[in-house]
Amino acid sequence: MKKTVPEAKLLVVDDEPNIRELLSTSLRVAGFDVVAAANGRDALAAAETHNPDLAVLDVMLPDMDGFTVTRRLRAAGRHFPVVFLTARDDTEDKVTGLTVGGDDYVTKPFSLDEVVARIRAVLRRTHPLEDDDAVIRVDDLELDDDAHEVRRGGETIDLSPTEFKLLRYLMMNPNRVLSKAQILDHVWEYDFNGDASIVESYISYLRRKIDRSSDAVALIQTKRGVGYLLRSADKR
Amino acid sequence: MKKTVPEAKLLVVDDEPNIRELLSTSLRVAGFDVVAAANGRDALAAAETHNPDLAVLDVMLPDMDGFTVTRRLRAAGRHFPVVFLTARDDTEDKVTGLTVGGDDYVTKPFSLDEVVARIRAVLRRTHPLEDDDAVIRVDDLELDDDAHEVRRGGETIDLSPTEFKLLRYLMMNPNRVLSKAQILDHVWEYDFNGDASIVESYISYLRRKIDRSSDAVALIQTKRGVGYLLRSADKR
DNA sequence: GCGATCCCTCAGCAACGGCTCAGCCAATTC
DNA sequence: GAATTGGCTGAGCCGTTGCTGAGGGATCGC
Repeated sequence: MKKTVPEAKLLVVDDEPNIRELLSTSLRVAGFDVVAAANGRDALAAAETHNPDLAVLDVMLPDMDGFTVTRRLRAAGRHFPVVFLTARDDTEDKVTGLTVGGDDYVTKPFSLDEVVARIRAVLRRTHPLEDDDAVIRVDDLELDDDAHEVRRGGETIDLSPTEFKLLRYLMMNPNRVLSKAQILDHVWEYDFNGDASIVESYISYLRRKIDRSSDAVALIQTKRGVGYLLRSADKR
Repeated sequence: MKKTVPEAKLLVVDDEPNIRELLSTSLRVAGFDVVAAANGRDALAAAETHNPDLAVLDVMLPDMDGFTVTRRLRAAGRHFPVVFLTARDDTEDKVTGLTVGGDDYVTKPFSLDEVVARIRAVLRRTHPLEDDDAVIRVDDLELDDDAHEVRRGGETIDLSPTEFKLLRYLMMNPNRVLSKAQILDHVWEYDFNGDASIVESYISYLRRKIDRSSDAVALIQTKRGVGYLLRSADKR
């Protein structure tokens, strides 16, 4: 898995232990330095102590809501960006205005890969110094996370949101077999409870769009009984 | 047998004494430092005392399930990865979340060689410092565990899952005779109860694919009445 | 509010892989 | 050199896996 350079420090705030752990662990593996808090008070304290580069903040916390936390942070002179976690059915107006600063939001239940991508995007915008590019390349395949666009050999390819996420996950892990369970865990929302065969369907869609259009080599390979693999000619 | 460098400490947790012993012994032979526990409570205590690098954890334990154990561990600030053991048919592909973070899972009944390989893979991912490569080499034969791919003299060779596991076992033990019983014990699932002649079949398949395609030296040799041996020219 | 898109499920089909068996060949023993 | 044992391999059966097209239901955008 591609690591973030340089290591950024994140503050994760959510009162549900499961979500908090899920996020913390995934973000650590993604290369971030993670500090976690379970409520607004602890979050404010942790922000003082650790001075993170970004916070992932649930809007619904037991003691105060995420907006209040943000306001208090800003008042204390902390201007790092925030990625809010909101329930899907939150009213529109509650969510609007969230993205004004460098901020962004992700709705629960989210896909792990998606959260990581969003955090990277926000960091990229606020710390443009890094040579961390928004474009992932594997052979003649390009995926531009900012423009949400995919090209193969210069030719733009139209993907649905899920197809895009799946391809991004594959491209982040070239030349490595990914099992259907693994793909499900990273690409689909964490509460999805259909079965893994949906991955087959989406692999099929992707192939049709990126491996069939050009008469180039097939990039997506099936490892029967094991998983799928995105082939890259140049060895890393 | 190739040793793990440096020696990693593992915590093995399973309530069935047979499985626990089987795993502990094999992992010790594979070069790991092993501590075992029979239930969640003991596992938590052992984690405190021994601070392992990884845990092998049955999801079905008498006192609490594997997820609870994991959550409690993480809450206590222990962030080592976990390889879960799950039953094959308890709605297998409905169970998700086992592969997030650096974690992975193996279904029961498993093959010993497979478990060891998975553990190594997880450790490799979480401790990338080690120069422990995912590629095993014997002469001009290469086996890439991450890509699940085999090459001889640069030429990619397609193997079925069982063929792959068999070859990996042979390649992990070059220049050493392995009896059919030994191979059966390591490569096949522990509840397999056909007879050892199946090994002959698979050796035959492997020869056809790796020793016949090129006109190079035959790597797989038969020691009549004893077993098989994968021969390597360069002694290391 | 309507159409288009997208997500997901399902079922049919084809290909593959796991395993067994039988017949043959090779090595070994007497 | 005959008999015996051990190993090799082709054939075949059968369950499993993966691919794909079709369709239903939900959602999004206009």
